[in-house]
Amino acid sequence: MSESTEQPGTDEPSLDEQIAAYQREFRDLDPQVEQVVSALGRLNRRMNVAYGRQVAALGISTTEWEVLKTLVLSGAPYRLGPGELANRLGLTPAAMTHRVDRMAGEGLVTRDRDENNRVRVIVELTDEGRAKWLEAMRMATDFEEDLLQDLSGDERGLLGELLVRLLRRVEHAQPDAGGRLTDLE
Amino acid sequence: MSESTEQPGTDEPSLDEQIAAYQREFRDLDPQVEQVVSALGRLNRRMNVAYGRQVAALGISTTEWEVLKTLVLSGAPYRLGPGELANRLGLTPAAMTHRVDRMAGEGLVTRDRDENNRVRVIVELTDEGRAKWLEAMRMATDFEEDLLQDLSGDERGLLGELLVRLLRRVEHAQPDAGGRLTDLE
DNA sequence: CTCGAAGACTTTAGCACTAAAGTTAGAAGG
DNA sequence: CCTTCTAACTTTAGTGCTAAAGTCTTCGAG
Repeated sequence: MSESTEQPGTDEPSLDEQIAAYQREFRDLDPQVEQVVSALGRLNRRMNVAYGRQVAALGISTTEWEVLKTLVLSGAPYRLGPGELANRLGLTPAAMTHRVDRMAGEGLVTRDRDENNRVRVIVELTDEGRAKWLEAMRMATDFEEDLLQDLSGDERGLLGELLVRLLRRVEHAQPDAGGRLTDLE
Repeated sequence: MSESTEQPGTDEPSLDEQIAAYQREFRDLDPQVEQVVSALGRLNRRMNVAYGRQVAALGISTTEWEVLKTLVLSGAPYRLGPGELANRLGLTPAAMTHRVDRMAGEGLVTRDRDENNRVRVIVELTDEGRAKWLEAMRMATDFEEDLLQDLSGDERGLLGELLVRLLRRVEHAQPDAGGRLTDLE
């Protein structure tokens, strides 16, 4: 039925089944902790698949969408070097060279040498790139709104707050030799 | 200082800065929704980096760890075909061929033809593979316990419940032509 | 002024993945 | 039986990534 966008493998057991199986195989598992962690991971995977499908409808890939987002977030005049882009996206500069090549070919960005310092390269968002970003942003926010539809305003706030607390713990703490998190503040 | 495990690029703006920047560029953004979504994504990325570092200390990669987990979750006698493994992990069978090759070479699994149906291949966890899984599982649960350390039991339960509700929405709903989520129940 | 060193990007080699074509065993029909 | 179909895995071609080596500009010291 023209379902060419068929997603491979979501043939995994339900979350409850998975947690039950873990408990059988690993006695000292805290099911509450496992529920949080597994739900986080799964939710994220599903969301990324959904984003991918949506931006594909606009003719761009998720990787291209990430570059557009990063340029827009940098604010006007929407210019960054490949190295800076790579850092913000958690990639190596080498990967950026090829992404920018392709995106420049598609007219989403321009790629020029900095006239003041000819070692540097400047990647700049084009009007077309900005328009694509806006379309993708509209789709994404609609999707996110749908996703949170069942939660009340209070619940959304609470969820956001709890997640931010976890994020702080993982960002402001540094894993020591054994990989444990230690308090810094 | 032997920090060869240096993680590339976490040079991104703080969550609050990022949300503020989005609001400047996109008027009708709900900051509450954006906080939940962005925190989710970031948290997940950081956690995956942490898992990767930890299992690397055991001499296995995250991809190998995922295979071990899937086999253990399938329950005794810890056997699955490459195709089934691929489905559960969301990969193509082709990718599984190579992973299983490598893991068999490392003694984590065995790979044999099914005698009853010689088209099928059976990947089975070895004792060594199971021991690796157990070590990795101990590290992972310690890490997860640390991560949730600042949350009370009630907060953990609440967070889990909220995440499960989101997950249900994304799993039980089917995106329609426009990618919107629609109710099924 | 010239040389050496540093910085910012690009290129190369190698790996893991996908899509699509290829292989082989088992099942079904004549 | 023999052919054809189907299922399950493997192989091939091509993409996108990393790590490491290479190139080119700029800066600083003698």
